[in-house]
Amino acid sequence: MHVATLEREAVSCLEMCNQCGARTTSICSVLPHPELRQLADCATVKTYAPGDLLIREGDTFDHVFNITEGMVMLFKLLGDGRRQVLGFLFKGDFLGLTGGVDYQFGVQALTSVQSCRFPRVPFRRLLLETPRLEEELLSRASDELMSAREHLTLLGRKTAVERVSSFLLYIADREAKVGGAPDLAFLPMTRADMGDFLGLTTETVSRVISSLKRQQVIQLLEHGGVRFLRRADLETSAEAA
Amino acid sequence: MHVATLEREAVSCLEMCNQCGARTTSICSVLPHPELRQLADCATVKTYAPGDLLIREGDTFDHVFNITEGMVMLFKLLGDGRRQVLGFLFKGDFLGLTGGVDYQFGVQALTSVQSCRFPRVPFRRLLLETPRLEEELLSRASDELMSAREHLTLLGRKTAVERVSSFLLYIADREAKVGGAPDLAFLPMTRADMGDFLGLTTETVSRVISSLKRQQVIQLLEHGGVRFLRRADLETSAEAA
DNA sequence: CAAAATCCTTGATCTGGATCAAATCGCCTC
DNA sequence: GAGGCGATTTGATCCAGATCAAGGATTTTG
Repeated sequence: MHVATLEREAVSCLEMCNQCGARTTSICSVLPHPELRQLADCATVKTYAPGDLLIREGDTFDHVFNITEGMVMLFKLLGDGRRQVLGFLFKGDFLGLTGGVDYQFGVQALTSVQSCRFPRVPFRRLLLETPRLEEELLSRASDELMSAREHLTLLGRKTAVERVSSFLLYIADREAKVGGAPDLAFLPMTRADMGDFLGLTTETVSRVISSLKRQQVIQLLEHGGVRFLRRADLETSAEAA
Repeated sequence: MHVATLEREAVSCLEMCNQCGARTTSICSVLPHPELRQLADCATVKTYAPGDLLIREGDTFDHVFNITEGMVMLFKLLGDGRRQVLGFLFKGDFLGLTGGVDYQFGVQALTSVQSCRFPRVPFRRLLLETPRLEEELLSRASDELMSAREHLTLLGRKTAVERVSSFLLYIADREAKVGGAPDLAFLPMTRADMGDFLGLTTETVSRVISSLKRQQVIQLLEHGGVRFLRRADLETSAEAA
Protein backbone atom coordinates (compact mmCIF):
# COMPACT_ATOMS: atom_id res chain seq x y z
CA MET A 1 0.00 0.00 0.00
CA HIS A 2 2.75 2.44 1.00
CA VAL A 3 4.85 1.41 -1.97
CA ALA A 4 1.88 1.71 -4.26
CA THR A 5 1.32 5.28 -3.10
CA LEU A 6 4.93 6.24 -3.77
CA GLU A 7 4.69 4.71 -7.20
CA ARG A 8 1.58 6.65 -7.98
CA GLU A 9 3.14 9.94 -6.88
CA ALA A 10 6.27 9.37 -8.92
CA VAL A 11 4.22 8.62 -11.96
CA SER A 12 2.20 11.76 -11.47
CA CYS A 13 5.36 13.86 -11.23
CA LEU A 14 6.54 12.52 -14.56
CA GLU A 15 3.06 12.96 -15.89
CA MET A 16 3.51 16.63 -15.14
CA CYS A 17 6.76 16.62 -17.14
CA ASN A 18 5.09 15.02 -20.12
CA GLN A 19 2.54 17.79 -20.20
CA CYS A 20 5.21 20.47 -19.81
CA GLY A 21 5.38 23.07 -22.58
CA ALA A 22 9.17 22.97 -22.51
CA ARG A 23 9.54 19.18 -22.25
CA THR A 24 11.73 18.88 -25.35
CA THR A 25 13.57 22.21 -25.18
CA SER A 26 14.42 22.72 -21.50
CA ILE A 27 17.51 21.32 -19.81
CA CYS A 28 15.32 18.40 -18.71
CA SER A 29 15.38 17.05 -22.25
CA VAL A 30 18.92 15.74 -21.69
CA LEU A 31 18.03 13.80 -18.54
CA PRO A 32 17.49 10.04 -18.65
CA HIS A 33 14.40 8.69 -16.93
CA PRO A 34 15.62 8.14 -13.35
CA GLU A 35 17.32 11.55 -13.17
CA LEU A 36 14.27 13.26 -14.60
CA ARG A 37 12.21 11.68 -11.88
CA GLN A 38 14.65 12.89 -9.25
CA LEU A 39 14.27 16.43 -10.55
CA ALA A 40 10.53 16.20 -10.99
CA ASP A 41 10.19 15.10 -7.37
CA CYS A 42 11.55 18.38 -6.06
CA ALA A 43 9.92 20.64 -8.63
CA THR A 44 7.29 23.30 -7.97
CA VAL A 45 5.26 24.68 -10.83
CA LYS A 46 4.25 28.31 -10.46
CA THR A 47 2.45 30.80 -12.67
CA TYR A 48 2.87 34.57 -12.81
CA ALA A 49 0.85 37.40 -14.29
CA PRO A 50 2.43 40.07 -16.52
CA GLY A 51 4.41 42.46 -14.31
CA ASP A 52 4.97 39.95 -11.48
CA LEU A 53 8.51 39.59 -10.16
CA LEU A 54 9.97 36.09 -10.17
CA ILE A 55 13.14 37.33 -8.50
CA ARG A 56 14.23 40.59 -6.90
CA GLU A 57 17.85 41.76 -7.23
CA GLY A 58 19.57 40.58 -4.08
CA ASP A 59 17.22 37.63 -3.44
CA THR A 60 19.01 34.65 -1.99
CA PHE A 61 20.06 32.29 -4.72
CA ASP A 62 18.27 29.25 -3.34
CA HIS A 63 16.20 28.19 -6.34
CA VAL A 64 16.77 27.71 -10.04
CA PHE A 65 14.05 27.86 -12.70
CA ASN A 66 12.92 26.58 -16.02
CA ILE A 67 10.70 28.95 -17.92
CA THR A 68 8.03 26.60 -19.25
CA GLU A 69 5.68 29.17 -20.74
CA GLY A 70 5.80 32.88 -21.60
CA MET A 71 8.53 35.52 -21.58
CA VAL A 72 10.49 37.16 -18.77
CA MET A 73 12.92 40.07 -18.57
CA LEU A 74 16.19 40.26 -16.59
CA PHE A 75 17.26 43.67 -15.27
CA LYS A 76 19.62 45.50 -12.96
CA LEU A 77 18.94 48.75 -11.12
CA LEU A 78 21.37 51.54 -10.25
CA GLY A 79 20.93 53.41 -6.98
CA ASP A 80 19.24 56.43 -8.56
CA GLY A 81 16.65 54.41 -10.45
CA ARG A 82 18.42 53.99 -13.77
CA ARG A 83 17.69 50.51 -15.06
CA GLN A 84 19.47 48.21 -17.49
CA VAL A 85 17.48 45.40 -19.03
CA LEU A 86 19.97 42.54 -19.45
CA GLY A 87 17.93 40.26 -21.64
CA PHE A 88 14.85 38.17 -22.12
CA LEU A 89 14.09 34.51 -21.45
CA PHE A 90 11.62 32.41 -23.38
CA LYS A 91 9.91 29.05 -23.03
CA GLY A 92 12.60 26.40 -22.57
CA ASP A 93 15.21 28.77 -21.10
CA PHE A 94 17.00 28.07 -17.86
CA LEU A 95 17.42 30.64 -15.11
CA GLY A 96 20.01 29.98 -12.44
CA LEU A 97 23.50 30.43 -13.80
CA THR A 98 25.01 32.73 -11.28
CA GLY A 99 28.23 32.62 -9.38
CA GLY A 100 27.41 34.42 -6.15
CA VAL A 101 25.24 33.70 -3.13
CA ASP A 102 22.39 35.83 -4.37
CA TYR A 103 20.78 36.93 -7.59
CA GLN A 104 22.59 39.89 -9.15
CA PHE A 105 19.51 40.91 -11.14
CA GLY A 106 15.76 41.00 -10.98
CA VAL A 107 13.43 38.93 -13.14
CA GLN A 108 9.98 40.11 -14.18
CA ALA A 109 7.21 38.41 -16.16
CA LEU A 110 6.26 40.20 -19.40
CA THR A 111 3.45 37.83 -20.33
CA SER A 112 1.63 35.17 -18.39
CA VAL A 113 4.49 32.94 -17.32
CA GLN A 114 4.76 29.42 -16.07
CA SER A 115 7.94 28.33 -14.35
CA CYS A 116 9.19 25.08 -12.90
CA ARG A 117 11.30 25.77 -9.83
CA PHE A 118 13.90 23.56 -8.12
CA PRO A 119 15.63 24.12 -4.78
CA ARG A 120 19.30 24.83 -5.43
CA VAL A 121 20.74 22.14 -3.17
CA PRO A 122 19.17 19.01 -4.71
CA PHE A 123 19.61 20.57 -8.15
CA ARG A 124 23.30 21.00 -7.48
CA ARG A 125 23.54 17.42 -6.20
CA LEU A 126 21.93 16.12 -9.38
CA LEU A 127 24.27 18.34 -11.38
CA LEU A 128 27.35 16.81 -9.77
CA GLU A 129 26.02 13.30 -10.41
CA THR A 130 24.98 13.94 -14.00
CA PRO A 131 27.80 15.10 -16.28
CA ARG A 132 25.39 15.30 -19.21
CA LEU A 133 23.41 17.96 -17.37
CA GLU A 134 26.54 19.90 -16.47
CA GLU A 135 27.56 19.75 -20.12
CA GLU A 136 24.17 21.13 -21.14
CA LEU A 137 24.43 24.01 -18.68
CA LEU A 138 27.94 24.82 -19.89
CA SER A 139 26.70 24.90 -23.46
CA ARG A 140 23.84 27.20 -22.51
CA ALA A 141 26.18 29.42 -20.52
CA SER A 142 28.46 29.72 -23.56
CA ASP A 143 25.50 30.69 -25.72
CA GLU A 144 24.38 33.30 -23.22
CA LEU A 145 27.90 34.66 -23.08
CA MET A 146 28.03 34.92 -26.85
CA SER A 147 24.70 36.69 -26.89
CA ALA A 148 25.81 39.06 -24.10
CA ARG A 149 28.93 39.93 -26.11
CA GLU A 150 26.81 40.67 -29.14
CA HIS A 151 24.72 42.98 -26.99
CA LEU A 152 27.83 44.70 -25.59
CA THR A 153 28.72 45.57 -29.17
CA LEU A 154 25.26 46.95 -29.74
CA LEU A 155 25.36 49.10 -26.60
CA GLY A 156 28.92 50.27 -27.08
CA ARG A 157 29.00 51.01 -30.77
CA LYS A 158 25.67 50.98 -32.59
CA THR A 159 23.38 53.90 -33.46
CA ALA A 160 19.75 54.15 -32.36
CA VAL A 161 18.42 52.83 -35.69
CA GLU A 162 20.87 49.93 -35.65
CA ARG A 163 19.91 49.08 -32.08
CA VAL A 164 16.17 49.00 -32.69
CA SER A 165 16.54 47.04 -35.94
CA SER A 166 18.83 44.49 -34.25
CA PHE A 167 16.34 44.20 -31.42
CA LEU A 168 13.35 43.48 -33.66
CA LEU A 169 15.29 40.81 -35.54
CA TYR A 170 16.57 39.29 -32.32
CA ILE A 171 13.13 39.00 -30.74
CA ALA A 172 11.64 37.54 -33.91
CA ASP A 173 14.42 34.95 -34.11
CA ARG A 174 14.04 33.93 -30.49
CA GLU A 175 10.27 33.67 -30.89
CA ALA A 176 10.61 31.69 -34.10
CA LYS A 177 12.56 29.08 -32.12
CA VAL A 178 9.65 28.61 -29.71
CA GLY A 179 7.01 28.52 -32.40
CA GLY A 180 6.54 32.03 -33.77
CA ALA A 181 6.15 32.99 -37.42
CA PRO A 182 9.42 34.01 -39.12
CA ASP A 183 8.66 37.58 -40.20
CA LEU A 184 6.60 38.46 -37.18
CA ALA A 185 7.65 39.66 -33.75
CA PHE A 186 5.45 39.92 -30.71
CA LEU A 187 6.57 42.66 -28.31
CA PRO A 188 4.95 42.24 -24.90
CA MET A 189 7.30 44.78 -23.29
CA THR A 190 6.83 48.56 -23.17
CA ARG A 191 8.87 51.12 -25.12
CA ALA A 192 10.54 51.96 -21.82
CA ASP A 193 11.62 48.31 -21.39
CA MET A 194 13.04 48.31 -24.92
CA GLY A 195 14.84 51.58 -24.20
CA ASP A 196 16.39 50.17 -21.04
CA PHE A 197 17.51 47.13 -23.02
CA LEU A 198 18.95 49.18 -25.87
CA GLY A 199 20.52 52.03 -23.91
CA LEU A 200 18.01 54.52 -25.32
CA THR A 201 15.03 56.49 -24.03
CA THR A 202 11.36 55.63 -24.53
CA GLU A 203 11.02 58.56 -26.92
CA THR A 204 13.95 57.54 -29.11
CA VAL A 205 12.67 53.96 -29.40
CA SER A 206 9.24 55.28 -30.34
CA ARG A 207 10.69 57.68 -32.93
CA VAL A 208 12.79 54.95 -34.58
CA ILE A 209 9.85 52.55 -34.72
CA SER A 210 7.64 55.30 -36.17
CA SER A 211 10.28 56.01 -38.77
CA LEU A 212 10.60 52.32 -39.77
CA LYS A 213 6.84 52.20 -40.06
CA ARG A 214 6.77 55.37 -42.18
CA GLN A 215 9.37 53.83 -44.52
CA GLN A 216 7.20 50.69 -44.79
CA VAL A 217 9.97 48.49 -43.40
CA ILE A 218 7.69 47.22 -40.68
CA GLN A 219 3.98 47.23 -39.99
CA LEU A 220 2.52 47.54 -36.48
CA LEU A 221 -0.23 45.08 -35.62
CA GLU A 222 -2.51 44.99 -32.62
CA HIS A 223 -1.32 43.68 -29.23
CA GLY A 224 2.33 44.60 -29.85
CA GLY A 225 2.75 42.60 -33.04
CA VAL A 226 5.26 43.72 -35.67
CA ARG A 227 5.39 42.40 -39.22
CA PHE A 228 8.60 42.70 -41.22
CA LEU A 229 7.65 44.00 -44.66
CA ARG A 230 11.25 44.32 -45.85
CA ARG A 231 13.42 42.12 -43.68
CA ALA A 232 16.49 42.71 -45.85
CA ASP A 233 16.33 46.45 -45.12
CA LEU A 234 15.97 45.70 -41.45
CA GLU A 235 19.03 43.48 -41.58
CA THR A 236 20.97 46.17 -43.39
CA SER A 237 20.13 48.81 -40.82
CA ALA A 238 20.80 46.36 -38.00
CA GLU A 239 24.48 46.36 -38.69
CA ALA A 240 27.38 47.39 -40.79
CA ALA A 241 28.99 44.17 -39.48
CA MET B 1 64.58 2.09 -23.07
CA HIS B 2 61.44 3.10 -24.94
CA VAL B 3 59.47 3.22 -21.72
CA ALA B 4 62.20 5.22 -20.05
CA THR B 5 61.98 7.81 -22.83
CA LEU B 6 58.23 8.13 -22.45
CA GLU B 7 58.65 8.47 -18.71
CA ARG B 8 61.19 11.22 -19.16
CA GLU B 9 58.96 13.15 -21.55
CA ALA B 10 55.97 12.87 -19.32
CA VAL B 11 57.98 14.10 -16.40
CA SER B 12 59.25 17.01 -18.45
CA CYS B 13 55.68 17.95 -19.42
CA LEU B 14 54.66 18.11 -15.80
CA GLU B 15 57.89 19.90 -15.04
CA MET B 16 56.64 22.55 -17.42
CA CYS B 17 53.37 22.74 -15.45
CA ASN B 18 55.21 23.18 -12.17
CA GLN B 19 57.05 26.16 -13.57
CA CYS B 20 53.88 27.62 -15.02
CA GLY B 21 52.97 31.11 -13.81
CA ALA B 22 49.31 30.13 -13.59
CA ARG B 23 49.83 26.71 -12.02
CA THR B 24 47.60 27.43 -9.03
CA THR B 25 45.06 29.75 -10.64
CA SER B 26 44.33 28.25 -14.05
CA ILE B 27 41.73 25.57 -14.70
CA CYS B 28 44.59 23.05 -14.41
CA SER B 29 44.63 23.56 -10.66
CA VAL B 30 41.52 21.39 -10.32
CA LEU B 31 42.99 18.45 -12.22
CA PRO B 32 44.36 15.43 -10.38
CA HIS B 33 47.75 14.17 -11.43
CA PRO B 34 46.91 11.72 -14.24
CA GLU B 35 44.50 14.13 -15.92
CA LEU B 36 46.99 16.97 -15.64
CA ARG B 37 49.52 14.80 -17.41
CA GLN B 38 47.01 14.04 -20.16
CA LEU B 39 46.49 17.73 -20.70
CA ALA B 40 50.17 18.60 -20.44
CA ASP B 41 50.96 16.02 -23.10
CA CYS B 42 48.96 17.87 -25.72
CA ALA B 43 49.89 21.39 -24.63
CA THR B 44 51.88 23.92 -26.63
CA VAL B 45 53.39 26.92 -24.91
CA LYS B 46 53.55 30.05 -27.01
CA THR B 47 54.63 33.62 -26.36
CA TYR B 48 53.36 36.79 -27.99
CA ALA B 49 54.63 40.36 -28.15
CA PRO B 50 52.35 43.32 -27.37
CA GLY B 51 50.03 43.86 -30.32
CA ASP B 52 50.20 40.26 -31.59
CA LEU B 53 46.91 38.55 -32.36
CA LEU B 54 46.28 35.23 -30.61
CA ILE B 55 43.01 34.79 -32.49
CA ARG B 56 41.31 36.58 -35.35
CA GLU B 57 37.51 36.92 -35.41
CA GLY B 58 36.28 34.02 -37.51
CA ASP B 59 39.26 31.74 -36.82
CA THR B 60 38.27 28.12 -36.58
CA PHE B 61 37.62 27.16 -32.99
CA ASP B 62 40.14 24.32 -32.88
CA HIS B 63 42.20 25.32 -29.86
CA VAL B 64 41.55 26.53 -26.35
CA PHE B 65 44.02 28.53 -24.25
CA ASN B 66 45.20 29.27 -20.79
CA ILE B 67 46.73 32.69 -20.37
CA THR B 68 49.77 31.92 -18.25
CA GLU B 69 51.40 35.34 -18.30
CA GLY B 70 50.40 38.88 -19.30
CA MET B 71 47.17 40.49 -20.40
CA VAL B 72 45.04 40.12 -23.54
CA MET B 73 42.05 41.95 -24.95
CA LEU B 74 38.93 40.44 -26.60
CA PHE B 75 37.21 42.48 -29.30
CA LYS B 76 34.62 42.42 -32.06
CA LEU B 77 34.67 44.47 -35.26
CA LEU B 78 31.72 45.90 -37.20
CA GLY B 79 31.93 46.05 -40.99
CA ASP B 80 32.79 49.74 -41.13
CA GLY B 81 35.67 49.50 -38.65
CA ARG B 82 33.87 50.31 -35.42
CA ARG B 83 35.25 48.13 -32.70
CA GLN B 84 33.91 46.91 -29.38
CA VAL B 85 36.39 45.70 -26.80
CA LEU B 86 34.58 42.90 -24.95
CA GLY B 87 36.95 42.44 -22.05
CA PHE B 88 40.39 41.59 -20.82
CA LEU B 89 41.98 38.32 -19.73
CA PHE B 90 44.75 38.00 -17.17
CA LYS B 91 47.19 35.37 -15.97
CA GLY B 92 45.19 32.29 -14.97
CA ASP B 93 42.21 33.02 -17.22
CA PHE B 94 40.81 30.48 -19.65
CA LEU B 95 39.98 31.27 -23.24
CA GLY B 96 37.76 28.87 -25.14
CA LEU B 97 34.19 29.13 -23.94
CA THR B 98 32.37 29.55 -27.18
CA GLY B 99 29.35 27.85 -28.59
CA GLY B 100 29.91 28.01 -32.33
CA VAL B 101 32.36 26.45 -34.75
CA ASP B 102 34.59 29.49 -34.84
CA TYR B 103 35.72 32.32 -32.61
CA GLN B 104 33.20 35.16 -32.56
CA PHE B 105 35.86 37.67 -31.49
CA GLY B 106 39.51 38.52 -31.90
CA VAL B 107 42.11 38.30 -29.15
CA GLN B 108 45.14 40.57 -28.99
CA ALA B 109 48.10 40.68 -26.61
CA LEU B 110 48.44 43.95 -24.67
CA THR B 111 51.65 43.01 -22.89
CA SER B 112 54.14 40.23 -23.45
CA VAL B 113 51.92 37.19 -23.17
CA GLN B 114 52.51 33.53 -22.58
CA SER B 115 49.77 31.08 -23.37
CA CYS B 116 49.36 27.34 -23.05
CA ARG B 117 47.33 26.01 -25.94
CA PHE B 118 45.39 22.73 -26.24
CA PRO B 119 43.76 21.24 -29.33
CA ARG B 120 40.02 21.33 -28.89
CA VAL B 121 39.35 17.64 -29.51
CA PRO B 122 41.50 16.06 -26.76
CA PHE B 123 40.52 18.92 -24.44
CA ARG B 124 36.88 18.15 -25.03
CA ARG B 125 37.53 14.44 -24.45
CA LEU B 126 39.21 15.20 -21.14
CA LEU B 127 36.30 17.50 -20.28
CA LEU B 128 33.76 14.73 -20.80
CA GLU B 129 35.80 12.37 -18.65
CA THR B 130 36.46 14.86 -15.86
CA PRO B 131 33.32 16.28 -14.26
CA ARG B 132 35.45 18.38 -11.91
CA LEU B 133 36.88 20.22 -14.91
CA GLU B 134 33.44 20.75 -16.43
CA GLU B 135 32.27 22.12 -13.10
CA GLU B 136 35.20 24.54 -13.05
CA LEU B 137 34.45 25.77 -16.55
CA LEU B 138 30.79 26.24 -15.69
CA SER B 139 31.77 28.28 -12.66
CA ARG B 140 34.09 30.44 -14.75
CA ALA B 141 31.42 30.85 -17.42
CA SER B 142 28.98 32.03 -14.76
CA ASP B 143 31.50 34.56 -13.49
CA GLU B 144 32.15 35.85 -16.99
CA LEU B 145 28.43 36.14 -17.56
CA MET B 146 28.04 38.12 -14.36
CA SER B 147 30.86 40.40 -15.37
CA ALA B 148 29.43 40.83 -18.87
CA ARG B 149 26.08 41.83 -17.34
CA GLU B 150 27.81 44.38 -15.14
CA HIS B 151 29.42 45.79 -18.25
CA LEU B 152 26.10 45.89 -20.12
CA THR B 153 24.83 48.13 -17.33
CA LEU B 154 27.87 50.36 -17.68
CA LEU B 155 27.46 50.68 -21.45
CA GLY B 156 23.72 51.10 -21.39
CA ARG B 157 23.26 53.47 -18.48
CA LYS B 158 26.42 55.05 -17.05
CA THR B 159 27.95 58.46 -17.80
CA ALA B 160 31.48 58.96 -19.08
CA VAL B 161 32.90 59.71 -15.61
CA GLU B 162 31.14 56.67 -14.14
CA ARG B 163 32.48 54.49 -16.93
CA VAL B 164 36.09 55.53 -16.57
CA SER B 165 35.99 55.32 -12.77
CA SER B 166 34.43 51.83 -12.92
CA PHE B 167 37.07 50.81 -15.42
CA LEU B 168 40.01 51.92 -13.28
CA LEU B 169 38.64 50.10 -10.25
CA TYR B 170 37.89 46.99 -12.28
CA ILE B 171 41.39 46.77 -13.73
CA ALA B 172 43.00 47.36 -10.33
CA ASP B 173 40.86 44.62 -8.77
CA ARG B 174 41.66 42.12 -11.49
CA GLU B 175 45.36 42.94 -11.25
CA ALA B 176 45.29 42.70 -7.46
CA LYS B 177 44.08 39.11 -7.85
CA VAL B 178 47.15 38.20 -9.90
CA GLY B 179 49.61 39.99 -7.66
CA GLY B 180 49.21 43.74 -8.16
CA ALA B 181 49.18 46.39 -5.43
CA PRO B 182 45.67 47.32 -4.22
CA ASP B 183 45.56 51.03 -5.00
CA LEU B 184 47.52 50.81 -8.20
CA ALA B 185 46.42 49.97 -11.73
CA PHE B 186 48.66 49.25 -14.65
CA LEU B 187 47.09 50.18 -17.98
CA PRO B 188 48.95 48.59 -20.86
CA MET B 189 46.20 49.45 -23.36
CA THR B 190 45.82 52.71 -25.28
CA ARG B 191 43.18 55.36 -24.65
CA ALA B 192 41.52 54.15 -27.87
CA ASP B 193 41.31 50.61 -26.45
CA MET B 194 39.73 51.96 -23.27
CA GLY B 195 37.29 54.01 -25.35
CA ASP B 196 36.27 50.95 -27.36
CA PHE B 197 35.73 49.04 -24.12
CA LEU B 198 33.72 51.83 -22.51
CA GLY B 199 31.68 52.99 -25.49
CA LEU B 200 33.49 56.34 -25.56
CA THR B 201 36.02 58.08 -27.80
CA THR B 202 39.74 58.39 -27.18
CA GLU B 203 39.30 62.09 -26.46
CA THR B 204 36.57 61.61 -23.89
CA VAL B 205 38.59 58.97 -22.03
CA SER B 206 41.57 61.30 -22.02
CA ARG B 207 39.52 64.23 -20.79
CA VAL B 208 37.98 62.25 -17.94
CA ILE B 209 41.36 60.91 -16.86
CA SER B 210 42.83 64.42 -16.99
CA SER B 211 39.96 65.69 -14.90
CA LEU B 212 40.39 62.95 -12.27
CA LYS B 213 44.08 63.82 -12.16
CA ARG B 214 43.33 67.54 -11.81
CA GLN B 215 41.01 66.76 -8.88
CA GLN B 216 43.80 64.69 -7.28
CA VAL B 217 41.65 61.55 -7.29
CA ILE B 218 44.31 59.69 -9.24
CA GLN B 219 47.96 60.19 -10.07
CA LEU B 220 49.50 59.11 -13.37
CA LEU B 221 52.78 57.21 -13.12
CA GLU B 222 55.18 56.22 -15.86
CA HIS B 223 54.47 53.24 -18.13
CA GLY B 224 50.72 53.52 -17.81
CA GLY B 225 50.58 53.23 -14.03
CA VAL B 226 47.73 54.88 -12.11
CA ARG B 227 47.70 55.40 -8.35
CA PHE B 228 44.39 55.90 -6.54
CA LEU B 229 44.83 58.85 -4.19
CA ARG B 230 41.20 58.87 -3.08
CA ARG B 231 39.69 55.50 -3.82
CA ALA B 232 36.45 56.32 -2.02
CA ASP B 233 35.82 59.21 -4.42
CA LEU B 234 36.53 56.92 -7.33
CA GLU B 235 34.05 54.39 -5.98
CA THR B 236 31.46 57.12 -5.56
CA SER B 237 31.85 58.35 -9.11
CA ALA B 238 31.89 54.75 -10.38
CA GLU B 239 28.25 54.27 -9.56
CA ALA B 240 25.11 55.48 -8.04
CA ALA B 241 24.30 51.79 -7.54
C1' DC C 1 70.49 60.62 -31.15
C1' DA C 2 67.69 62.27 -34.88
C1' DA C 3 63.51 61.32 -37.18
C1' DA C 4 59.34 58.98 -37.74
C1' DA C 5 55.49 57.14 -35.89
C1' DT C 6 52.23 56.66 -32.29
C1' DC C 7 49.84 58.10 -28.64
C1' DC C 8 47.99 61.54 -25.69
C1' DT C 9 46.09 65.95 -24.53
C1' DT C 10 43.53 70.08 -25.13
C1' DG C 11 40.57 73.34 -27.58
C1' DA C 12 36.58 74.59 -30.68
C1' DT C 13 32.51 73.16 -32.67
C1' DC C 14 28.79 70.07 -33.84
C1' DT C 15 25.13 66.65 -33.29
C1' DG C 16 22.52 62.35 -32.02
C1' DG C 17 19.91 61.32 -28.74
C1' DA C 18 18.28 63.12 -24.13
C1' DT C 19 15.13 65.97 -21.86
C1' DC C 20 11.03 68.60 -21.35
C1' DA C 21 6.30 69.16 -22.73
C1' DA C 22 1.85 68.09 -24.71
C1' DA C 23 -1.49 65.66 -27.08
C1' DT C 24 -3.46 61.23 -28.39
C1' DC C 25 -4.21 56.39 -28.08
C1' DG C 26 -5.56 52.04 -25.81
C1' DC C 27 -7.27 49.61 -22.37
C1' DC C 28 -9.37 48.64 -18.03
C1' DT C 29 -13.06 49.45 -14.76
C1' DC C 30 -17.35 50.37 -13.46
C1' DG D 1 -19.66 53.66 -23.16
C1' DA D 2 -17.82 57.36 -19.94
C1' DG D 3 -13.97 58.18 -17.26
C1' DG D 4 -9.30 57.42 -15.89
C1' DC D 5 -4.69 56.01 -16.26
C1' DG D 6 -0.65 54.39 -18.19
C1' DA D 7 1.63 53.90 -22.71
C1' DT D 8 2.76 55.97 -26.96
C1' DT D 9 3.65 59.46 -30.16
C1' DT D 10 5.27 63.84 -31.68
C1' DG D 11 7.33 68.40 -31.22
C1' DA D 12 10.74 71.83 -29.27
C1' DT D 13 14.87 72.49 -27.03
C1' DC D 14 19.15 71.15 -24.81
C1' DC D 15 23.52 69.01 -23.75
C1' DA D 16 27.01 65.16 -22.99
C1' DG D 17 29.93 63.41 -25.60
C1' DA D 18 31.37 63.07 -30.63
C1' DT D 19 33.94 65.10 -34.16
C1' DC D 20 37.36 68.04 -36.09
C1' DA D 21 41.78 70.12 -35.49
C1' DA D 22 46.37 71.09 -33.49
C1' DG D 23 50.09 70.55 -30.58
C1' DG D 24 52.93 67.99 -27.34
C1' DA D 25 54.75 63.78 -25.29
C1' DT D 26 56.65 59.16 -25.69
C1' DT D 27 58.22 55.33 -27.92
C1' DT D 28 60.37 53.07 -31.91
C1' DT D 29 63.52 52.75 -35.61
C1' DG D 30 67.53 53.37 -38.20
